[in-house]
Amino acid sequence: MTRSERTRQRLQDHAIRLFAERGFDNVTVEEVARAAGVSHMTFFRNFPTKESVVLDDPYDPVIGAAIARQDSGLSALERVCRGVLESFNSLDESGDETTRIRIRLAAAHPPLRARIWENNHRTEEAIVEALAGTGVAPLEARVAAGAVLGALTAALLDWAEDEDAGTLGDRIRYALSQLRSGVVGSSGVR
Amino acid sequence: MTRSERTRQRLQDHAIRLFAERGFDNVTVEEVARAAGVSHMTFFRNFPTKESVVLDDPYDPVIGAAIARQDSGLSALERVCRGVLESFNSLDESGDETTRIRIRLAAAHPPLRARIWENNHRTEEAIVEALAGTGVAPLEARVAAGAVLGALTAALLDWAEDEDAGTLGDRIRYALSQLRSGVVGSSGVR
DNA sequence: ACAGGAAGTGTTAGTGACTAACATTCTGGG
DNA sequence: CCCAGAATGTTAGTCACTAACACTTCCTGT
Repeated sequence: MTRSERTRQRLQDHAIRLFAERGFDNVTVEEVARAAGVSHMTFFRNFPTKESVVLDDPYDPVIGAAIARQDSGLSALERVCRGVLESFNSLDESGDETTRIRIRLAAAHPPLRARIWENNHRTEEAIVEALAGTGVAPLEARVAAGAVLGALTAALLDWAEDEDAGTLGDRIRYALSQLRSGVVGSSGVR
Repeated sequence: MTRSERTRQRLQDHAIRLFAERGFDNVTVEEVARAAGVSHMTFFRNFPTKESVVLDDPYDPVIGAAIARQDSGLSALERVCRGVLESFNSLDESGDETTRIRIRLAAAHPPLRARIWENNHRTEEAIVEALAGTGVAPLEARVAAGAVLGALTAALLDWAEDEDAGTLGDRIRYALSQLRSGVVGSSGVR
C-alpha cells in the first residue's frame, strides 16, 4: 500500500467517523483534512466532492461482467437480476460494518441519498453495454436496469436503517425475488 | 395570480431559458435573479436550491391517490404500475414542451440527474403510505415503488434525449409493459 | 550513494451557492 | 387612506470547490 493510498484511506476513515459523530453538515472538509493531517487540497485531490467520500464503491465492472455472462435466452430483466445477484454473492458475506454506517449516513441525508444515483447511473451504463453485446436495445436495457437498481437501492436503504435486519445478502435476495414474482401474481387479470 | 406567484414564475422561466442557452454551470443564481428583476435572496426564498428550479413538479399526491384506489387483490408491483399509469394518463397528453427541456437539462447534468431521486423519494413515500392502508409491508412497498420508479425514470431520461421519440405517455406505457412482462418470459426456466 | 524528474502536497487567493439579520418597501383589507 | 404583515433588498458571512505556483518527497537509473 503506497503512502498516497494510505492518506486516502485515512481521509475516508476520519470523514466517516466525524460524519457519524456530528452529522454530515456539521463537519467541514477542512476539519476532515486536519484530522487526517493534511490540507483541504489533498482532500479534494483524493475525492472530487465532500459527498463522494461517503459514496465510494466501484462495483460496476463486476456487475457488467456477470450480466454479460447470462444466458441470452432469458429476458433482459431476468438477466440483470441474476447478474446482480451473482455479483453480490461473490462479495464477502460477512460484510463490512463500515458499509452499513456509510449507507445509513446516506439514507439519513437527502442530498447524499440522491447522489447514490450517480453511482447507479454508472452501473446502468455498464449494464446497457453488457446487454448491447447480445443485441438488446438500449431502451429495453435501461428500463430493466432501472427497475432492478430501483428495487435494489430501496432494499439497501431500508436495510441500513433497520437495526435488526439480517444480512445485506438476504435483503437483496428478498428484494429481487419479489421483483421477479411480483408481476406473475397478476398475470390472470386483464 | 398573486404578485409573488408571478415573480416565482418569472424566475423559473428565465432560469430554464438561461440554463438551456448557456449550460447550468455557466449561469449564476445572481444572473437568473437579475434577469427576473430581483435579488438573489428572492430567488432563494422561492427555490431552496439552484437545482430545484429545474426539478420542480409535485405529482406525488396524484400518484398516491391513484394507487390507493387499486384492487387490493393485485400484487404490490402491479398496483403501483397501474396507479402510475392512470396518473400520467390523466395529465394533458399534449405535454408541455418545457417539460422536455427541463428533463433534458437534468439528463445532461449528473448532479441534477441525481437529484431527480429526491423527488422520486417523495413519490416513494406517498406510494408506501398508499399501500400501507391495505396492509402491504413497508419493505415490499418500497421495493415495488423502487422498481417502478426506476423503470419510469430510465424511460423518461431516455425520452428526453431522444430527438424523435414519440409522446411521453407512449414511452411510459412501453416501459411499464416491459416491466410487467419481463419476468414472465423466464418463468419456465429454473 | 546520488542526480533528477515525477508525483504528492501546501499556500494563497478567488468564485459561487447559500444563510442570517435587519432595514425597507409594497400590498391588500378595513 | 391607513396600517399590519408579507415580500424584498443590503450586507456580511460560511463553506465547498478550483487555479496557480512553490515546495518537498519519492522513485529510478547510473
